[in-house]
Amino acid sequence: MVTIYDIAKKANVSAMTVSRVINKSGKISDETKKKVEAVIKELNYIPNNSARNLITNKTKILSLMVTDITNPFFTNVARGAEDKAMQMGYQLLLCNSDENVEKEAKYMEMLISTRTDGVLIAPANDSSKRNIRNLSKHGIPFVLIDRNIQDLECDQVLSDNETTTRKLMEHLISQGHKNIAIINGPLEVSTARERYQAYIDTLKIHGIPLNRNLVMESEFRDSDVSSAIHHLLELPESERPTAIFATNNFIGMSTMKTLKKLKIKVPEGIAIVSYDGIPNYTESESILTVAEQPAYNFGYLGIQLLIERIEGTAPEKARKIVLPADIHIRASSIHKIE
Amino acid sequence: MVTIYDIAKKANVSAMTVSRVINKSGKISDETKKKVEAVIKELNYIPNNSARNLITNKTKILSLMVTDITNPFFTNVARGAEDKAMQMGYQLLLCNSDENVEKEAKYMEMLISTRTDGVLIAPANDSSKRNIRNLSKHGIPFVLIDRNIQDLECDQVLSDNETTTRKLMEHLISQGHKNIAIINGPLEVSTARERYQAYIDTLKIHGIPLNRNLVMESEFRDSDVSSAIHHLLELPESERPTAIFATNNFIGMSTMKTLKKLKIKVPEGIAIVSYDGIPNYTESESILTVAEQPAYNFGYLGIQLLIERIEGTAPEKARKIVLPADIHIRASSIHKIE
DNA sequence: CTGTTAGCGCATTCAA
DNA sequence: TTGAATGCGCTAACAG
Repeated sequence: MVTIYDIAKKANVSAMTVSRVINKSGKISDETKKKVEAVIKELNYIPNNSARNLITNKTKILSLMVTDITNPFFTNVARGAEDKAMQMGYQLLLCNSDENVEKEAKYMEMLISTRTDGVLIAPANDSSKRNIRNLSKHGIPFVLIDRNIQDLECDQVLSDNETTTRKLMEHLISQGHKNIAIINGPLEVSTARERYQAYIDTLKIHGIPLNRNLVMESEFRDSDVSSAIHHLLELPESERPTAIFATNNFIGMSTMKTLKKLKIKVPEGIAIVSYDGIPNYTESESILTVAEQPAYNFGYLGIQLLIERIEGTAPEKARKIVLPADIHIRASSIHKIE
Repeated sequence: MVTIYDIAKKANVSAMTVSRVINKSGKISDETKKKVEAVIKELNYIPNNSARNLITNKTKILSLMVTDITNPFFTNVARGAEDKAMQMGYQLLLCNSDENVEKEAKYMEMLISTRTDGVLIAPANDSSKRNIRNLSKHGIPFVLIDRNIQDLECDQVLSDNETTTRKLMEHLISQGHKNIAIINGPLEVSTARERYQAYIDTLKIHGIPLNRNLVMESEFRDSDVSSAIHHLLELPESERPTAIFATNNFIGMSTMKTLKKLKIKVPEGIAIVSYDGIPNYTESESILTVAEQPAYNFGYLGIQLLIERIEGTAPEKARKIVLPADIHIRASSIHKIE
């Protein structure tokens, strides 16, 4: 392995001078600088970050913890995160928690061991708090995206769940729906709680009584909503939902699939609105009404806040960015009923 | 920061003993082992990998270089890679080259600096060879996925482009198509070359003369195929394509969009078959006939080969895994013509 | 502007 | 079974 000493010897300078040239620190004469740079190129020298980290306590490695990169929402988060990280000279480690706090904990240990400079986290659920505290205990900054955690004061990039949910619900209500079911993720996830609360609030505002039979809980990942839907369909005629509000993309997709299997027409039989976009690859295909969140910006801005925190350019007070979603009304919900 | 010396002092042993407990190396009495482990837990000690790397020359960090993580194909590659890496105790760095050799080169430098243990690469194109040689020069093992590089002997996980292309083409031919256009990626990418060659060969086998006017080149990313399609539509009636073979997902999607904009019916006006699946999220939506590659396995197996190479359990000879694709015949190509 | 010394946290080597 | 000395490659602090 080529080291700064090899460079130093060949260039007839000290190792320190080589170090200074590499880091552009201190004053170096143009002459020696050029000489050193020539040797570096000649020997194809690339600094060893491990050695550097040991002294500087900086790895220039950031980490992204998502629940599942194959969720298109998180795919775009990752892309935004990576772009900003690269732009700022950082690399990005990818972690999938699978909504599992234990797996998340294991990752956190590895990240701490790696001495990552900071972590952008979409926490599995409220119990992730312990894992995050562990990070903090080791002096590693973090920023939350998508999901917040109760009683945890920190930088966050979140979605405006209240407004967005209200818009989706009011769209359904404007179509004449009164029996609107919600198929939600687990309530220990903040986004599930907020969307549920906004669901309740919107019904109330519009004088529609809340029917607990229409409130279903599923998973945000590996969601199989068929039992929930069977349950809904077995309700007496007067309670049976004419519309379903799915609180994330996987739930929305699973709902579409299940209704198709049951040969229930969308939107005539049951209308659907869903949170999150699924990529509208070919335009001709999408029929699902969705609230599309600016996923790329979650990652991009999240990394920006994180780097500001790491490099000490952030204000001491925690910052909270709340982003709006784009509502795309499509065929799955366009059908007026009495 | 807590170090092994802090642990050693508190446990009344030497630092070396602590190191041995952590690494499960050498013989340690049960008693001291328990004592040390208790102190480690108490002080919440986590080893510093930078220090460890400096000695062992192992980072337990693997890297994945793809052209764009938002391409669903690579999203699944990443997921497979991450799963296998995690299972084997490695972390995964994510890099997007954007099909750009210079950006790829910059990443390579960072990866070398980080002393990644190995890299799983979908190279931008044949010119990536220089970047890969740079890796090798620094003793970093690598495995190619999806795309190979001419005259580069190394472990690879590739797709059976010949068989798959032939199946797609013969499906079109069986529907009566003779004027079949191909919209391809740049020929400096191996997959583009192989799919083109198989396109030519299949035509030949079936006695259909190759018409150069039906051969279009676009991009695998940011593909705007509208000019290509306009060109195809301006051909005289006798040459005008009745079917299009798109050689990757982005090209396939762009083709669908463009035809829709031009109000050309698929498959009646023009039939389409495409390489790569686009995730069939809601089942009801997909109409595109595709050859779906086992993306997850590209990542999973690629990392497996890579780790075997790193840990010295691989045979010296380069290995080449060729995976088949699943053909999904859908509406976009089901329409017999004269 | 340049060099010397020291030490980051840990594992390898050798000795006990 | 345990410990002491040494050095991985680099930079911070100081000296010149």
